Amino acid sequence: MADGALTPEQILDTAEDVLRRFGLQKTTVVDVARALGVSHGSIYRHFPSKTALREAVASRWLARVSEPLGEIAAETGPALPRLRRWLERLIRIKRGKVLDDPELFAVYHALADEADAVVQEHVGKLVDQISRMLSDGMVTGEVRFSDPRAMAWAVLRTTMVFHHPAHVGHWSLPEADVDRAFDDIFDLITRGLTRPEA
Amino acid sequence: MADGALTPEQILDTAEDVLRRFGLQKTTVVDVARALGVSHGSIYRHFPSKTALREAVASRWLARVSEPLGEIAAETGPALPRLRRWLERLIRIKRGKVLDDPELFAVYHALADEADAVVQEHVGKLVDQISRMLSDGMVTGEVRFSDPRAMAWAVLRTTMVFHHPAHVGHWSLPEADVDRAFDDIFDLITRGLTRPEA
DNA sequence: TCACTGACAGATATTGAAATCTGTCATTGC
DNA sequence: GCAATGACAGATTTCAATATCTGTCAGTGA
Repeated sequence: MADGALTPEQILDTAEDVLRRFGLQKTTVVDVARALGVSHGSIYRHFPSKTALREAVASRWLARVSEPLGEIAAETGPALPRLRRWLERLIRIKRGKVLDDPELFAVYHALADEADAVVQEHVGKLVDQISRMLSDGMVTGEVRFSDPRAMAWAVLRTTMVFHHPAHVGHWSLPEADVDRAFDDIFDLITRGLTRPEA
Repeated sequence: MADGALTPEQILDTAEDVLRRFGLQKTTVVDVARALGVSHGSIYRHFPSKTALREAVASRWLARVSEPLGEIAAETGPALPRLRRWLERLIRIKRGKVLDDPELFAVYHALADEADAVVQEHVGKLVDQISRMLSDGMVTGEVRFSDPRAMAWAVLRTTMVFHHPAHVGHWSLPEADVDRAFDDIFDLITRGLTRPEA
């Protein structure tokens, strides 16, 4: 191969390239090795199986979603506007990926479908982030309820249609329609979050 | 064939049987005709294409969901408890179908996936029903907002995870967990619906 | 020493010829 | 007259032979 030692990062970069060009169905370990100019045996030195390699690709892709969101969650200041920006960012990232390259998005979606544990972990991080913002809001009295983690799940689930890949068909409606639907739902849950529990 | 003239209803009944036994992939128009004891040409006398036949099967299946719900929506009395019973019934119907016969459910889910227009119409009916309950609630002052139809969409979307087939994996969690998640979300949106708009 | 190679066995995917299916329509027979 | 038939053309699916892939490991050379 070209330069020094083969690294997992190099393999992941190349695997993404090959997936982009060939699609999920057609991409083989041999293809990735060929693109790297090494034998396919070398790849098994860094990843125990093709499945593990795919999971690593999925995991890195999901990290690119959760990391910028983590920055918003960690900000200070009013919790609800922060939550709104967080959700809008999440939706914008997903929507951007889909509109930019629908086929590549389909590849990552299929990849995520196979790698349940990886997705669970990702969703766990998102719930943590929402939970943090809601807890901040409880401290300042912006929001009122007993269990921030349960409410974090509720926020993620009520907005599912805007960020879960199963509803990707919904995201290519005219942007104004999607924005209005999101406004309605965000207002609804905001009113719910700020009203005292029964 | 056995009795008098061949009717669309007979064809649909038989098509369901054959789908149940062979699955969506393996079911052909010839199979359905064979099960009815007629030539496949006869089926084309009642349905213009295999796609149209599939859509009719899907449509009838969805009607079995929306009809019992329509009865609840048409009741009188407090709107929010009615909405809650309506949603619980929707969830129970879907959950029941999945747990009862997961493979058959998968067949119908795949059918619905192909028949977009049929699903759109079905969802339209559900939104109408929710909208009716919310409008009733506006009259009595139970709920407060400007646009019942927009709120009906919001109610359906926020509860998506409990009734959209894409999230079927979520429904086979322990019933208590699903119920708690639903309670959280229903309480959240109820508080939102009953609080005056900003 | 140790990252890398390449040949191998068993599993999976591809391919193209043959079988079956979809949709049409002239014909049948009640 | 009219619901039903069955043969047909073109499209799609199946099947079995062939090729490729996954994962392993003893061997190579830096």
